[in-house]
Amino acid sequence: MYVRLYIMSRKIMDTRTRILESAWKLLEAGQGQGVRMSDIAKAAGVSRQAVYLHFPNRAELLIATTRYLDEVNKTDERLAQSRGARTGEERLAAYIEAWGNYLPEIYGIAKALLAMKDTDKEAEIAWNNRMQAVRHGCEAAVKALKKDDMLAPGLSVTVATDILWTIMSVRSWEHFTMECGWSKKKYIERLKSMAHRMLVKS
Amino acid sequence: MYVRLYIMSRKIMDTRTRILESAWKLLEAGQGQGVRMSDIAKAAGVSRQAVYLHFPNRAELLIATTRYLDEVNKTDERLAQSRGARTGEERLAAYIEAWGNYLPEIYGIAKALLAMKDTDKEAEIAWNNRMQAVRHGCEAAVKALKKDDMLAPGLSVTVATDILWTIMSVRSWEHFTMECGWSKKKYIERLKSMAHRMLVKS
DNA sequence: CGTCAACTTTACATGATGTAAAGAAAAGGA
DNA sequence: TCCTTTTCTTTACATCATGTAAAGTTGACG
Repeated sequence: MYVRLYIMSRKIMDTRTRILESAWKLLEAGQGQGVRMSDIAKAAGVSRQAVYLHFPNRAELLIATTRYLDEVNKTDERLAQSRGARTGEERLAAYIEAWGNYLPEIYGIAKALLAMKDTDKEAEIAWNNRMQAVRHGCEAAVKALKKDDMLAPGLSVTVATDILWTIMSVRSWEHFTMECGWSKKKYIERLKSMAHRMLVKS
Repeated sequence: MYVRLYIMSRKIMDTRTRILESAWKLLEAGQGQGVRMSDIAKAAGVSRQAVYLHFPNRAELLIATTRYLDEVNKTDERLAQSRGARTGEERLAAYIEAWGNYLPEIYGIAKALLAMKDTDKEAEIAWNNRMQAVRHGCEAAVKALKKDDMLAPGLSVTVATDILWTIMSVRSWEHFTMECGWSKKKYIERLKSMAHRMLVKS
């Protein structure tokens, strides 16, 4: 019985994973645009209906894909590294650096979720959850600054977090890189500088 | 013949305007979400098909609505007032002020166009045109700063414009007001302060 | 050999956009 | 008054993606 269950779940995982992997790659390639359920199915080598055996709808497939990406990318670890910094300023810089390197990898799926957010309740909730996590990261960096007494005067922790959170948002990244043409390197460098000028006592 | 043409175009304008007005109000009320062609038609008191007699498709109706809004709101005038400022810093502040008061009025239609942008070429082009106009406004403000020799060292006009343009973008406004809960007044006040800290020599 | 789960295949419902075409109604011109 | 043209209505239909439903196939396991 145990053996059978094991093999069963291995098999389920296999197809399921293939679907998730296909979704990921297609979303990455298409920058989150124009990826249909049938495309994902075809790429995974299964019928369109088989996808619905594993995921109830498109929104949940996208959400599951983000979770899968988090696992594979070890997102938490990468973003948590900044916690090791000594000073608040170092921590802020490390967080921006990690985020700047991470964001391009998840942009495809992020954009697809963002588009669903407007029409799908589930997608909105899932997206908000992820963004709240980012906000917490921003808040931690701001609090580290404050602890060093390096937070710019006239800024509350909340407002400073709001600002950092917004300039680090996916939409702002999209604007800086796609509309303004900033490279990943420039993005990281300039965001650090912007955050420093805005948030750190001079 | 002239008279007839005149009366004709007056009549066309009437229904046409009613459609544009309805589109505007619905988009404003629905914050750009879930507004269908049939909703607009119903609100304008015409059949859905009649809308297609005046606008070839949804994208063009949305675009025409923005143009209509610009006319009614006298957008250019309002945004151009900042040109009267004496110093670069005043000009920057005036531009942000005008923008901060203007954006909430066009957010509904802006969001609808933004959503179409991902799938519709026409919508993308129309949107990009409008945003390039905003960019020019930002660039003018930055150049005014530079003329006063008040542009922060290490910042080129281009990069400074990129930054201002991004923090003033519709997406950033959306984030500050909807996600962070900033009021219009706070938004204007804080954006001025952010722009000042980032762009102006200290 | 039979069972069960995973998967395929086919068919269909939905909901929005957009096309097509025939007919009604109103308004102007002669 | 009558004719013509424009505007709008009505009805019908094509399309496209999502999602539901159900019957049939396949392969592993006991």
